[in-house]
Amino acid sequence: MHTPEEQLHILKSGTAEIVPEDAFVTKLQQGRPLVAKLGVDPTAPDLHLGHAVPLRKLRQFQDLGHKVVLIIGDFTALIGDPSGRNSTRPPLTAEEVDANAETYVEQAFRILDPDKTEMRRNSEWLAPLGFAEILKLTSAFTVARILERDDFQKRYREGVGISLHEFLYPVAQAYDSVAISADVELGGTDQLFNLLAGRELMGKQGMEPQVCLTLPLLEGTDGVQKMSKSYGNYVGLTDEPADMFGKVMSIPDELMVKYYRLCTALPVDEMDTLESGLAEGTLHPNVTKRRLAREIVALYHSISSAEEAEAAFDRVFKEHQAPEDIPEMAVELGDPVHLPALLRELGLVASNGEGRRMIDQGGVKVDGKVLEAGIYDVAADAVAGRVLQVGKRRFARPVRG
RNA sequence: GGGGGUGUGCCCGAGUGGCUAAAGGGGACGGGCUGUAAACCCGUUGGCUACGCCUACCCAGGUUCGAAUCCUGGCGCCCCCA
Repeated sequence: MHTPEEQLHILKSGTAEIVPEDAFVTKLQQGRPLVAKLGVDPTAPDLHLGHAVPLRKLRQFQDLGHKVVLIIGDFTALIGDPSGRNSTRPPLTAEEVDANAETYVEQAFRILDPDKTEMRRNSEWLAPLGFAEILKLTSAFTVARILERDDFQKRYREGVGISLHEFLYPVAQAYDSVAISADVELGGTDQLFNLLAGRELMGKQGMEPQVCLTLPLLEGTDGVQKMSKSYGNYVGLTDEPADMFGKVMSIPDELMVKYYRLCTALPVDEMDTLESGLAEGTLHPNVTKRRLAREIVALYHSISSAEEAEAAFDRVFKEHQAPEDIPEMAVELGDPVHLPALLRELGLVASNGEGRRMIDQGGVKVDGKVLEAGIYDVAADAVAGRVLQVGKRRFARPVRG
């Protein structure tokens, strides 16, 4: 059993903020299992490392004997979190929500302990609310207070429309906390407002208010924007090992420490050592990033597949050789073969035009030999059964079919 | 209810009758270099078996030798006043 102090040390690591921290300590000192809440959006079925950040933290709560309540925001999805983006998000059907929720849970349980996780849908308590009850809830908040929220403030200032119902998003989320008597709610730093709304509402209803625990937002592989599917900068939890390894290797060096802290399960003091080693130059960035990539792949696949992924990576990017297992694809080969069309058919380029450009830019190789610019038609024998490569990462082997 | 504004390529954003497949930036992709799909530098970025042809600037018509640019009617988004 960990003392409250030890628990705080573990749970605090990697967090952006705990509001208020002394209340959190008090709760831990009560010695009872706390209810840790995380609300999830059932609109994006594919989880990535960014989603995994709060899930990892929840796992720590579970390992310390606390209880996790995962709330599927099937009802709040009707509003859509008013981030300003995706404002025209179409409402999901019940079936879509179901399907998304299912895949979400399946992926989340790669991290969470299913036995210590309670799943709830907020339609359970939000759908039956009547207008009178909603009025009562909304009266707990003032417009000025709601407008403090960054998104709203920004949109209001810039003249981007805000629909009235969007004001209800934080209210609904706050009510979730009331419904399950949350002790702690987790979320990204961008969620602080919503988390605080829950805290306030609980207080106004005479409950012991929840503590808000925020986690830093994880930048995606581009190193700039927050990881998200729509930016195409994400590392999916279900990505293939080789892909996952490569994507992690493509993050900027400066982001390594953050990834270590938020995406791996290494002990905290070990991460401290890594950080100082990098800062002092005693650790080579490339070696350190390789380890990071291995740790992450091993977490979602296995140690052996992480090692295989690294070997495959070296083969392609360090030794500039073709990977060992290139899929053979049966295609019809005329004679001569029009290369741009073939590359497109193999899925190596998006259009014939792009195929031409790639050839002209020296980006296409057959069995490792760069093709000459301006020549688009070759004998069928020159490509049949051979390795076609576009750029560094795209390979295919066409065979007569 | 009244007045005004705006809608451009993956995204942002110039362009107000021809020289515009459409400036600039971002992203993406290719090449070089390297320690990696880091960083940095250079280049490419509508389609088409292609010195040409086709399709494109919200949609549908119209004016004109010629329109992303002008007119008419729709649709969407935004602001102000009430």
